[in-house]
Amino acid sequence: MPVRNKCCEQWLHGKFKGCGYKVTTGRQAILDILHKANKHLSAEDIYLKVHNIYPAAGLTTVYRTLEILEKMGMIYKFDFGDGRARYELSEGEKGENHHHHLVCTNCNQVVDYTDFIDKEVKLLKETERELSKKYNFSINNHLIQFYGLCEKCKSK
Amino acid sequence: MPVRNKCCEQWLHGKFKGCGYKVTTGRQAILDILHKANKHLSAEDIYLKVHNIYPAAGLTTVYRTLEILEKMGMIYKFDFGDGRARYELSEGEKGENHHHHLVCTNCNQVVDYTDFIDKEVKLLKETERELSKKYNFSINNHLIQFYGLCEKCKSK
DNA sequence: TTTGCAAATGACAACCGTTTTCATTATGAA
DNA sequence: TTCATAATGAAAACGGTTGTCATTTGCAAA
Repeated sequence: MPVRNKCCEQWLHGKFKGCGYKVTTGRQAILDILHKANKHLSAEDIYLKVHNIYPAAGLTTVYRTLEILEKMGMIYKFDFGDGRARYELSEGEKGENHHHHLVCTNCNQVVDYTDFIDKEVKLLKETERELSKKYNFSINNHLIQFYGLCEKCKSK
Repeated sequence: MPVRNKCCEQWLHGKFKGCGYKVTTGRQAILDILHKANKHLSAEDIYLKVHNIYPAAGLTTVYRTLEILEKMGMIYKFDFGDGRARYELSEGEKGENHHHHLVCTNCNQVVDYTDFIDKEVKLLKETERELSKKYNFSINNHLIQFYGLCEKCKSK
């Protein structure tokens, strides 16, 4: 029964209730995994890990939970080109942990980088403002990825 | 028998031969479609259009051709989040036609924008240089997409 | 032009990540 | 504790994409 601490659980209940969802053992376990993970996990990655600490959980529930977490804005879903979606916790209130991706097109390794983010984000905000005016979009997210070959794959 | 002009065909033969591929009617038809298309086509979109001008072509061939065109760097493959890949011709030698995407997360409409590209690309080049040094990647592409709600979906 | 052979093709099946279905179980408000 | 309702697991269905294999085609060499 993987529950971290009361404070967090309270907060979770509030957040979930606000969106019309219930807090269940499975959902807590999945959030737990995502908090601990330092990589970009696929649904199956998560399923296998959840299964360790809470064997009753099924793959379907993992998919369903990821879907509502994304809808709630608590996680982001990425496509790195290997045919399965990857998930990671979204950054906190103040945008801490915000990063972009560097993807190896050969081995699919993904590097999170935060370097140069400030300059990038500044320009992005500006672009965002101009684009939303010109095209009448309300923009609420962006995706930046660089593609190339990592050190290993380069030397082959 | 969809062949545009001799010059182009010559050039194609050279390009394909250089990569060890043959120029076939189906491949020419698919390139034709991509040239004429002003939208981001899915494999099935292309299949249906090719089927009109060259009914012998099958969906498998479309996928195989798209695969080699991507490998040759002649087209880019995108994921806009609707469960199927989208394809478009890559920009020319001098980067003309380079653009980024504005994606509606509700109706999946995609707007290509070239506004502000210059400033963006300048910063990107710089970032690219620094990232490749720091992480030992050889970077050869980037993806920038903004997500939000288009005019129609916003007002609902 | 003809020939020969490797590459390309189409029909169809297989694949595999994801979603749906449905009967059962768990949550949380009363 | 009770109860309506949301959440769940197992299994089947789904759908975009890839693999298989017998046949056809492109094209270089004769």
